[in-house]
Amino acid sequence: MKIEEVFLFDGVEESDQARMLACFNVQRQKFRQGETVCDFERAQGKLGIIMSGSVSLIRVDASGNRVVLEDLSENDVFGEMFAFESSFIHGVFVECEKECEIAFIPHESISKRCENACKCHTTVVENMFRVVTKKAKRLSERIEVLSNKSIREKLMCLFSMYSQRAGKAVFELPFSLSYLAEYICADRSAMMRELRHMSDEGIIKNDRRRIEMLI
Amino acid sequence: MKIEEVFLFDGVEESDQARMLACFNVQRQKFRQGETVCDFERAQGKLGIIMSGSVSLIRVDASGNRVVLEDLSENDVFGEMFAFESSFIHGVFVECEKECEIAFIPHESISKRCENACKCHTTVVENMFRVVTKKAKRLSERIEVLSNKSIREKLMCLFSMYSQRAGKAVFELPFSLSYLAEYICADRSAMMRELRHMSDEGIIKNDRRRIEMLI
DNA sequence: AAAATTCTGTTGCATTTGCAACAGGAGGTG
DNA sequence: CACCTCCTGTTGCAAATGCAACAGAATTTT
Repeated sequence: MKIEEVFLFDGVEESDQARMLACFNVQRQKFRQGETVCDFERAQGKLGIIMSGSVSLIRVDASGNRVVLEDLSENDVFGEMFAFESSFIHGVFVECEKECEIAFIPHESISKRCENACKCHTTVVENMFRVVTKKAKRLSERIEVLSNKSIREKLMCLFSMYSQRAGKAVFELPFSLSYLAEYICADRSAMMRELRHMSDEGIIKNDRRRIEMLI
Repeated sequence: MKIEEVFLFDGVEESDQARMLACFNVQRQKFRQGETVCDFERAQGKLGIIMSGSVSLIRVDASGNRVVLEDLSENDVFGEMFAFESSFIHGVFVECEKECEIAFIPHESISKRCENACKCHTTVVENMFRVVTKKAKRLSERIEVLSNKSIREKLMCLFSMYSQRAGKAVFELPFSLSYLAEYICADRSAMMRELRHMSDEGIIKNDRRRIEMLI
């Protein structure tokens, strides 16, 4: 696989690749569905970039429930750099969702200035900046949804977002209702009940993943 | 005020400052407590960097409740770049918390490559990268807390984080209990009740902001 | 086609949570 | 001191939520 297929290395001349590999010490690895890509309790300051496929950042809470903290796909990043102090993380790990290839990079490679002062370093940092900005945006959105107290408010917040993006009142959820419940951190059956009530009250219409906002 | 006092311009030679100002089109403005720093419904693709003081990113929900989405202080950033599509944002704005000075920068200044190819652009992007990474980290932490369903679990998640950071079982919350309730997006009285129950059950000891974890 | 798995939908019940309202304490200010 | 404001703490009650358990539909796998 050529290195420039990775968004992170977008704009880096092919002739610089060898040096890049040395500079950044990139390691690539493939995973199959269900495999653990990275266990935060062990990961030694590495940063992972998803080159293909998708992964989930999972937390297993005290009661043994799995909670999806983040859903990551192509060009997304994960790593301690963007999470708790490594000493704290407990029960958080990255799991392969769809067969994927991950590029691991020691985070000093990016955070430190390059001793060789290679110009490609600049390009990579610019790309990383975009990637992290996108991540921050996604996280902000989710916090805005979660900051609502009731299930109904969470749903309305998320739905108006989707509706806005679709440019119309009707839209299709990009994932299952089960996953929706996970995303808003609510019990699935409680959410289903609330969806029904909202339908009964004429606030929305819904048939499975197809949602229509009526107000 | 000298431009290099802003972290964002850390490492930029003084001689380059004039060019920087032209390149980035930075505008500085001061605000007093309670003033609206930025209304997202109007802000035209600007990015704000907090040079001093602190601000809150507030959302006013349908019921008129104020919710703090983010608490930002020196060197933190805000802006549409890190939030919803500007067309969606409704009832979200930035309010001055402690007398502050904000640097506004059109976001193209950073996301686009500099036509003048000034080397300081590189430095600024590197700095921005660090700032955004810190932001992503903070957001991730909060999502991890909010991803718990019950108030008790949210508190335990947050408390073990603080305890871990303090390196001991006893620690002092960095903010008021009222604010704590806001942070975990729970009703204050419900949270107080839960704190009491946790004390009764011998899980924690607490006296106002002083918390001790007993398990 | 049959089997297995995941998704969608429902219900009863106990528990948790939010809401409204009140009250004392701490700290600041004139 | 008197006044004000914010913080902490409490309670009753209604409503929302989680939990457990079940069942049919849809989808995927064998």
